[in-house]
Amino acid sequence: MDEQVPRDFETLRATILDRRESLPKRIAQIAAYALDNPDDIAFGTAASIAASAGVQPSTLIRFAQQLGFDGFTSLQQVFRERLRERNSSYDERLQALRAKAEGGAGHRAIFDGFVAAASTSLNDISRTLDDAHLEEAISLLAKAQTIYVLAKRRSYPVATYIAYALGKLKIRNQLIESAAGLNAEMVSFATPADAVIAISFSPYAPATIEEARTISEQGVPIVAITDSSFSPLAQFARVWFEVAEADFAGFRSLSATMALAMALTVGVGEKRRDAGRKRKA
Amino acid sequence: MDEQVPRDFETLRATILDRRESLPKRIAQIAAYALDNPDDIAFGTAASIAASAGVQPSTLIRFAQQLGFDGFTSLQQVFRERLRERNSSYDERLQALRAKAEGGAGHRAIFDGFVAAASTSLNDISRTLDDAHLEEAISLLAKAQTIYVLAKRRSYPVATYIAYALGKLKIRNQLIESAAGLNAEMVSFATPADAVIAISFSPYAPATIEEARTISEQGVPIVAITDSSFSPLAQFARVWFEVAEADFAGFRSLSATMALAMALTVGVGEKRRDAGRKRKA
DNA sequence: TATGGATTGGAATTATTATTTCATATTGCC
DNA sequence: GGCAATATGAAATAATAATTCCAATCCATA
Repeated sequence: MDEQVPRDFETLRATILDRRESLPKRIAQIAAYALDNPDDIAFGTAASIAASAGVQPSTLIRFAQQLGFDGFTSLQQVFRERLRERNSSYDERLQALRAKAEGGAGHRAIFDGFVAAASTSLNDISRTLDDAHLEEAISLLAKAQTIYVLAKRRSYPVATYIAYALGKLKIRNQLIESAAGLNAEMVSFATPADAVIAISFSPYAPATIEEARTISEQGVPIVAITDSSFSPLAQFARVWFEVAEADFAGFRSLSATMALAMALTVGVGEKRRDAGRKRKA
Repeated sequence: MDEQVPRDFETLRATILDRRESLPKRIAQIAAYALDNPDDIAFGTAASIAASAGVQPSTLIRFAQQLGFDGFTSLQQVFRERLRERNSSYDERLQALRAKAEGGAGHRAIFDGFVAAASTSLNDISRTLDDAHLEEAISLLAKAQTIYVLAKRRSYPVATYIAYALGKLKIRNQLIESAAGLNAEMVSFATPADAVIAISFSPYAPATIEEARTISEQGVPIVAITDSSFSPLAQFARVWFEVAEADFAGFRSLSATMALAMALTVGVGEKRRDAGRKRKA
C-alpha cells in the first residue's frame, strides 16, 4: 500500500482534485459536494450528508475508503480539524484578546493588547484606504529622482523600514535623520524633481513639521502619512493618507502605517520596473 | 414554562454566566468547561466531553436540560452553529485579501498583500507565543541596569521602536548602531548587570551575530527574537522567541515582532514600577 | 443529629449512526 | 452482444453514543 492518507484538509483537497477525473460518477458527486460544503461534512451524519449530496450512505463510505481512510468517521475528522484550526472569527478573537488584555493580569495580557491593537488597525486601514490616493502617491514617488524619507520619534521606525526596503529595491533614497544635526542641509538639497514621504502623528514632532514646510516651499512634492485632516502635514502634502492606529498602554500600533509604507515602496518599485521595460521596448 | 431556550451562542453564554452562581457544583464545572472549550463541545461526544470535564455524561445532559434544551444533542447544535458562522468572516476576509493580492492587478493588490501578511503573522504569534518565555524575558530585562538593543537591516526598525518606547518609559537603554563605527566599543561597555534585546532573522546579519557573540561572552544575558531554533542567535540567548512572519513580495511583515517587542518593553516598565512600589512600602 | 430534598455516579436502556453485505445495475472490453 | 469487472442501491447488522433510571451521597435545615 502506497496509500498516503491525507491528514489535513489542504492535502485532502489536493488529492481529490487530482483524482477527480478518474472517479466513478457517484463518488465524484460526493467529492464535489464535499469540497463545496465542507461544513456539512464536518457536522452532518453519514445519512444526512448522503441525502444532501443525493447518494447512498454506503457511497459516502466508499468515497472515504478510496481516499485511504478506513471509514467515513476518519474522513470526517479531517473536516472537523479544519474548522478547529481556523481560529475564531475575527471579531470574536479580537474581543477575546481585548477582554484578556483589559481584565487579565500578567504580561500575556499586555502582549494580547498589542496584538489586538495591531489587528484593529489593519482592519481599519484595509477598509478605509483610498485606492486613488494610493495610485497617485505611487506615480508621484515613482517619478522622483531621490525619495526623501522624513519621520521622527514614534514614526521613525517606519522611516527606517522604508529606507531599508527602498534600498533593497535599488531606489535612491535619503533618510533625513539628525545624528549630526545636518538636517537643514539635507533638506536643502531636495529639488522639485525629487519627492518626500513624510510621516507624523499627533503630537506632531515640531522638527518634522518644520522640515516638511521648508521642503514643500522648495517645490518638492510630499506624500504624507498622518492621522487626521487637521494634521499640519496634510496642508503641505500633495497626497496624504489618514491612518488611524489603535493604541494600547499608551503606545500606538504601527502595523497599519507599516503596511501602507510597504505598499508604497513596493508599488514604486513595480512602477519603475514597468516603466523601464516600456522604455526599452 | 417561561423557559427561553438560547438559540445562539452569545445568548447561551450570557445565560450561563448569569446563572453561574446558582448552579450546583458539577453542573457549574461543566458550564465552565463549556465556555472555556467550546470547540470540544461542538465536536466531542457526550462521553468524551464528560470525561474531559471530569464529570459523568448524565451530568452533561442535566446541564443541557437546566438550560432548557431537551438533551445534550440540541445543546451541541448551538456550539456547532457558532463554529459554522464564525468560520466565515475572518478567514474568508483573509482569503479574499490574499486572492486579490495574488490574482489582482494594480497597487491595491500590493497593499492587500501586506495587510494579509501582517494579519497572518499576528494570528500566528498570538497562537504560538509561550507565556513562560515572556515572563522570563521580562524579569530578566527588568533587572538590567541598561538595556542594549541590537538589530540591523530588516530588524532595525523594531530596534528603533524599542529604543523609543524604553525612552518614553524612562528606562535606560542603548541602541547599538553603527553611524560612527563605534559598535565594538559600545558593546564592550555592557556588563552582566545589563541585558540585551537582540533581533535577527534569516539571513542573519553577520554583524548582529558577531556582536551578540561578543556580548554574551562578556556574560551579558540576551533576550533574542529570531525565526528558528537553528538561528545562531538562539544559542547565545538566555531566552529566545521564535517569531514566524509571513512575507509578501519578498518583504516580511514586522507586525508580530513589533507586538512582541512592545509587550517586552511595556512589560519591563510595569515590572519596574511594581518593584519600585514594593521597595517603598 | 436526624430528615427531606437536591445532586451525583454508574450502569442499563434506548436511540442513533456507521458500516457491511448482498443483490442489482452499469460500464468497459473482447 | 456477451462477459467480467466495477459501481450502485437498499436493507441488515454492528457499533457507538445519548439518555434514563435508580441507588448512593451530599447538604441544608430543624
